[in-house]
Amino acid sequence: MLDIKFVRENPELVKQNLKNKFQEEKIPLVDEVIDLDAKSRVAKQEADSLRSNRNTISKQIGALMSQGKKAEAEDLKKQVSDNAARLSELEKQETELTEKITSIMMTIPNIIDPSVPIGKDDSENVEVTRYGEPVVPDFEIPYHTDIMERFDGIDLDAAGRVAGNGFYYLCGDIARLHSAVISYARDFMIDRGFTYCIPPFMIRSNVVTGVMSFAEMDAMMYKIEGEDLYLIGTSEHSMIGRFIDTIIDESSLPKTLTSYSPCFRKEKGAHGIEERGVYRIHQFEKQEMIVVCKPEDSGMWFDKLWQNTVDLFRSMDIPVRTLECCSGDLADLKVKSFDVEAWSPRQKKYFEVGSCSNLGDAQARRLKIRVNGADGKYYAHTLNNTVVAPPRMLIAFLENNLNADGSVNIPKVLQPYMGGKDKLIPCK
RNA sequence: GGAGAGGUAUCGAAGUGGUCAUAACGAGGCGGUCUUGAAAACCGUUUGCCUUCACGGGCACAUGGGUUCGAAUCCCAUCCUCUCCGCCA
Repeated sequence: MLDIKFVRENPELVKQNLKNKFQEEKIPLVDEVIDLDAKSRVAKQEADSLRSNRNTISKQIGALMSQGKKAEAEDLKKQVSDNAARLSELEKQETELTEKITSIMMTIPNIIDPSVPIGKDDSENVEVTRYGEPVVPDFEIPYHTDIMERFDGIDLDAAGRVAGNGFYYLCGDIARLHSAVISYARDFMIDRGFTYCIPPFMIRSNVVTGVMSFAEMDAMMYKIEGEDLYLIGTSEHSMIGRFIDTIIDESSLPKTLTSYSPCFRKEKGAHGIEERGVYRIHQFEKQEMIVVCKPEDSGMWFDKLWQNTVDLFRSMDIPVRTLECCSGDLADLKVKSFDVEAWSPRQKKYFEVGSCSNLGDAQARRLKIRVNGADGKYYAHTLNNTVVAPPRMLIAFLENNLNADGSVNIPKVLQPYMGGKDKLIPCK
């Protein structure tokens, strides 16, 4: 969400940003919201002066009453009543205008970083850098669920009966591997100076609307029936929400946190053939990292964050690449975003395993996360990035560490979390 | 889930319809006096948001409504905290 003052002063820039994001249909909203804002300020000024008048007279009434001058007091009461109708009309206008302005402002996207490539949709995202050699072995790599089944590691049939499509049972070594990856990722981030945190897995609606746009909310969030609670889609939601309505002392920045949570997503929309198995699911677990920092530092933190994910995957011998989201694929709140993609030797292409985003001050403005600095108060910048989301990462892990004999190598860094094993042997 | 108490600034806390709500009183923070330095003492200062070129004005006492000329104060609803009981990993 932008500052209305910024929109007022830079309408052409806001419109150009909409063009860059291929949201031309929202361009008229810019002039509309500026007009509503002007009307709102006029109404506010008149209402304020009426309120000022009322306050003054009410004080006089108080003084007269205490002196016992009832008749004079009654006269003054009439004066206030005369203005009451106009004031209540203005107050109604103020409320309506404010609501309209807010609802429009919530749909106007954040200004993207100048470095973001212009493109219509995800097909125009831009590869940035590859890390590691994308190897294609000389034996066939099975579909990930088939690999898991050789270890008796997955039961999708039962999950379907119990919870429906989009859920899974992970079992045995595969489940252990899942937990090992989470534990390793947690320690990996702690070693890099991040503070580990386990947040609430449900959040209130005001936090939901603070951390994401309405479009995302509708497509992602599960609501608890009869309560003002939503299951989190990622721990970013409750981790950023943690700072709602706070004024942070500048000296305590940056906040660098890593959090664990299960994540729940409706995943409205198309499910392709490559999204079977544990690729796109309603429930998964994720280790996340978030940063709250000064505006001038967010660019630097952005680069540090995605680098962490690259390093983590490389430490498990999985080739990855970074992919920059183009303007049209960038969510409305985001200033800049990189996906980290892992190599799939089966598909012979990279696929998304993490997403790193700089939100600028958009979440901070919605949630009122401010910083008390030497030169006054300002909104913080917020960033988030996936450390690792094991169900999906297991696809990359199994495909890249599979041997011709069906066994799976455990990289050195994971062995302490797997009971010292250096290899998993299939039972089928 | 039941019963009770409570929610006022950085913290503690007073105020129970107007005339001490920017908010008493105490503590903390900041600046100063004193001191070789520190402590103590003393003096001053210390909420946020909106609006205005400015002067100024408005709003906020958990949140949202209501009553009133006027609400921290009275009424209704909701949220949260604490204590006790119940239930529970």
